[in-house]
Amino acid sequence: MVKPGKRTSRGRQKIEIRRIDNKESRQVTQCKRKGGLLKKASELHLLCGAQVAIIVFKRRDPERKEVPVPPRGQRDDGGLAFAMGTPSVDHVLHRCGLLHADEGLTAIQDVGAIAAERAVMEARAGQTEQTRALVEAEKARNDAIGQKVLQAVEVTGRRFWWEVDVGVLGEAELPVFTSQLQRLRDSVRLQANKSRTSATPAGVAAPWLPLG
Amino acid sequence: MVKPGKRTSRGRQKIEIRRIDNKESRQVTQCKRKGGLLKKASELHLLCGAQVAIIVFKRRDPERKEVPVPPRGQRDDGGLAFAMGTPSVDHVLHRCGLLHADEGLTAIQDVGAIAAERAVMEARAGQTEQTRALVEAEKARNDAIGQKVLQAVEVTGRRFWWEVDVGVLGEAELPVFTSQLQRLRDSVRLQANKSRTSATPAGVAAPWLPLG
DNA sequence: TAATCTATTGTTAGTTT
DNA sequence: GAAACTAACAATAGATT
Repeated sequence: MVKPGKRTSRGRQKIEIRRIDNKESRQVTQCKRKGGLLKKASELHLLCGAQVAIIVFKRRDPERKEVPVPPRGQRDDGGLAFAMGTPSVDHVLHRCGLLHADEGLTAIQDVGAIAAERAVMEARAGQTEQTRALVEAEKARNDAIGQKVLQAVEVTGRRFWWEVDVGVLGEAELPVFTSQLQRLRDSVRLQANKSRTSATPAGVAAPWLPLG
Repeated sequence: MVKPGKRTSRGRQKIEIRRIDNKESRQVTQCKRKGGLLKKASELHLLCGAQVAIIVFKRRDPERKEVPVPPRGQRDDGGLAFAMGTPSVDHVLHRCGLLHADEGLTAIQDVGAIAAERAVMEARAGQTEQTRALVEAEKARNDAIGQKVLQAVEVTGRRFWWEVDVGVLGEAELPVFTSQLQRLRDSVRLQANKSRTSATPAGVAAPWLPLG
């Protein structure tokens, strides 16, 4: 309950750009601004066609000991790292020369890209009766994709961006390109829970396009 | 000359988030928004302590053939790629497991970090008479660092982020962490050309701190 | 704890210099 | 063609639910 005439909010306040002391506020701000950063990157990609990759590592608590870099081939604990890319992180890294064809990622990358393209097409076509069937078809295909990825990781014994993306999916405000593979599995259920007026929110790059 | 009473500018207009057709506008927007994106990343780092890495690849003209991934160990043509990181791109990548100690980058990384720290300290201390001498000392040291980097690249035959950063230095609106090594070489001349009221612009993360 | 609200700051599209 | 300008849009700090 708010008194009449009393402002319900002071609105946005000017802040100094330096470490936020309060832990909770810092976490909230990090969450908000991380989302904003990804949105901006998404817009840069859509407006100008630039390929963008972003990685965010939350800093661990100063009280705790610094956790060493996880060994190769081992999955991250999740939630501490976040990565996104347009059209995929791999794509950008590949162009930079950090990933090479002989590392065995090309095939996976291609399959993932196709899956994402299809998902985008479906969303653009609107939420029709057909969509549900298409999503189901994708689901089956993505299971196969997942198998291939796991195989590749096992073969190379190396942790790829692709895997990192999937690992942090649950914490991401904007879904990551590669995480669509997981999202697709749940999209049918999600559609039942929540109805949207627009199938394609304006200003979100295709790789992150929500499917629900 | 503007007529009295006539608005000198329509101000910001609402736009749809989709590819900008006009090539010039697209380029301008890319430049502006890339700067904005880096600033946001910088703020996220400073406010929340998160480690952030961003890579932006401009898309080549559709008319041209797609240029293949440059061979290993070869420098990019420059200006097409842009990378930044807090406290360094390497640092973030290392935590993600993409760079390993056995790849021989650790030593270089450390030296670069020390150089950047010193540069920041100098800037924070203000533009004193001492600064000039310090910058000169850094210059000599950075030449040595450059040698080490070149050696490492030659040994591994691989192109590192560090090298990419330096390669795109000339086009970056906000200086990249590693590019400070090059900037330091020119800082003495720059200081003579331009005087600044504040040595440390508020809201810019240390890794990009202008030295002039 | 997380989602919503809103006044205000911060970013930027289009214009001008 | 870059840099400065400015009005309008977009993001968000703090409060509230």
